[in-house]
Amino acid sequence: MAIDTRERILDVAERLFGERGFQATSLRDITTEAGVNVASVNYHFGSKEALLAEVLERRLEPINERRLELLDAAEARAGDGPPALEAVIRAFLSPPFHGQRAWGDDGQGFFRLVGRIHAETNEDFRVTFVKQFDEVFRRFTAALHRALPHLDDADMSWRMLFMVGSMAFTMSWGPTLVARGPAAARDPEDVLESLVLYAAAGMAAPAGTPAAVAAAERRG
Amino acid sequence: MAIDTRERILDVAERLFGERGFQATSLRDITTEAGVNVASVNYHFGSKEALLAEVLERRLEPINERRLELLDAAEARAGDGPPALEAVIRAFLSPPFHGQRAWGDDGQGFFRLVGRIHAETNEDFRVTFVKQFDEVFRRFTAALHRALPHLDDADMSWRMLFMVGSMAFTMSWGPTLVARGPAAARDPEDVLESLVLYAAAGMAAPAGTPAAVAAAERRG
DNA sequence: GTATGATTGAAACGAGCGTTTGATCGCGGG
DNA sequence: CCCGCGATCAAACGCTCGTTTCAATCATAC
Repeated sequence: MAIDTRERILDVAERLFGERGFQATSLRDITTEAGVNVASVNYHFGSKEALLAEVLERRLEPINERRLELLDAAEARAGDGPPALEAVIRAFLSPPFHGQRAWGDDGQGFFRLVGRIHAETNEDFRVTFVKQFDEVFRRFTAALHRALPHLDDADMSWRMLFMVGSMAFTMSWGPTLVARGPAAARDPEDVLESLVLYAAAGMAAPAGTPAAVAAAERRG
Repeated sequence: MAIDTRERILDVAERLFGERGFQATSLRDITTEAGVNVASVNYHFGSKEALLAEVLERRLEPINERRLELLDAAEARAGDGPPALEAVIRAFLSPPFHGQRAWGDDGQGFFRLVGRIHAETNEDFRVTFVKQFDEVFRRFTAALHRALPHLDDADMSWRMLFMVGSMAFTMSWGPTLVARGPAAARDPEDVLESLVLYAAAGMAAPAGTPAAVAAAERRG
């Protein structure tokens, strides 16, 4: 056995980290299920944290590349004008949903892991993790600013956070929702479409004014 | 010292669970910082998990009560007609933002914890956690169905997931975003207003048709 | 066929975990 | 005054964790 130990470890780690979380998954869980020795993780990856980093990077890198490709295409189609809002949002949201059956019996490991990892707060790890998105965030922020000139920097930052939140949450809870509520069962492609429509409408909403805040419902 | 050991433990646990996560926080971290004995956690709460449950319940109960109050008010204002979409959404989103300075130097512990707990997947704990929201979900689902009759059950389930995702993510990452990017610094009240506008627009977006999915951009 | 360097294996390490124990403390009621 | 009991304490329990060690094994090139 042990055709490719590294790959076997990565596959099992991806699934178990996704199912149980990083902290709750022990190296022994992983190596037992992969049929390899405990020591091989430290031999091949150096540490548990480094294993997680590689699990993430293996999937995230092609996803972020694809995001930038799709954004390039959307901007090219727009010529000198601002890119189409929905196209920009679709460029950002669709890559994680593609290239895998997002929630079949397989392939949901990474999906859930990404959703979950967004909520990890080991501050050091957050920094490492966010670095992977530096260029993606810069490019998409700029594109969205051009598509939505009525939003200032603060509005844009928060709305992007809202959008990423919807996406991450869908990744993390989608499989659970699908498994439990037959009413919600849907092809991942349909869910992506729903999410794009939702995010595009939210992004395009009029900017809230400080005055609107004062008028807002207050406790009591 | 030790005026009220239970309360001291709850306060410190709330903050540390929020800052570091449940698994990454040891009981010794909590009891040391609270100036109490390690054994007192098991004496007063029974277990670490039970402590977490009580930390959550202490804050969640009044929040969910308030949500229902505000929903009642919104429905009363609407008489026999469908309630106002924005009022329903505000009824759901505003209670977690109120009653505390959501991200000052204090009070952000629970805020971050709730955001983070949404991503915990100990399946047993998820079940316990979701139970707290049973009535809230039922009531808001019904109200939103009346406000948005063009959405079917599946659409509604997913869009509510998107909305909760934005909220949870904002709770989890908001403090980080505010701390790092001065451009994004905002009063929590402003952020709530942004989130309400975003979610209302997203919720009100036209329903996606299966045909639209087929037309959607495909990989390649 | 043997030397060599990469990989695997069984076992142990030290540390930290949640939890339990049993003695001790403090204090209000008899 | 002391009894009884809830609360606190230091200490230890058993266990699991990530990591390390070092010998055994393998594949390959000479």
